[in-house]
Amino acid sequence: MDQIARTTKDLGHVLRQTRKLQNLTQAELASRAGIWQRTVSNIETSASGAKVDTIFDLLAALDLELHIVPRSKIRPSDLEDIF
Amino acid sequence: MDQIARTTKDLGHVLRQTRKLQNLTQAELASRAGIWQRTVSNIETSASGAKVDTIFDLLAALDLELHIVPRSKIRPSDLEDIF
DNA sequence: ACTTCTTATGATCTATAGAGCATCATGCAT
DNA sequence: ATGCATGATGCTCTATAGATCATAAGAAGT
Repeated sequence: MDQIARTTKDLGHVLRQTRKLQNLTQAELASRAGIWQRTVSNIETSASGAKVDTIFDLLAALDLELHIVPRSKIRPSDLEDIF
Repeated sequence: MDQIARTTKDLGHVLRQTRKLQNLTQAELASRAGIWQRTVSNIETSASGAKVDTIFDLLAALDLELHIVPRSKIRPSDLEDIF
């Protein structure tokens, strides 16, 4: 059940989805990540092109990591998870 | 042989490594990604906290994608690939 | 209806990434 | 030793992310 991201919009979706799975509010997550609720909202809605460092802060707070892999042929089971 | 990144420094390493595997120069990659060689250099050396959009441009140019996954217990075979 | 929780968003300020020009240092050929 | 390819980096300018204050909008419960 990998989450795949090829765009910032994908990333925003994945982050929001994961946050909700962990029952965190934006404010809680922001606090954990040392950033602002405003910023979490912006990133989840792709309202701004975030900085990579901020993304890594969020990933760490959600206990996630990035795997960089060759683009895959479509695996339907994965794509379901994005939308 | 996943490449794992938890920091911008990791990301820089992975991008450089992948670029070299594909026998591309920074200038070629930059051209493909629609950015500047200067920027590629900065990102590979973590000389600046890049923007996510720029990273996605580079990933696309290298035919890579991000998989967002729960942090794994250390798998030595993977870590070797990073350094 | 009112309170509460949550997310979105307005405004201003500062820091900095990337564009755009460049040059320089290095290493590797020949 | 010299010429080329490659990557690093100096500088200025502009755009914009994030910090920091805030409020507003919406849903959900009582």
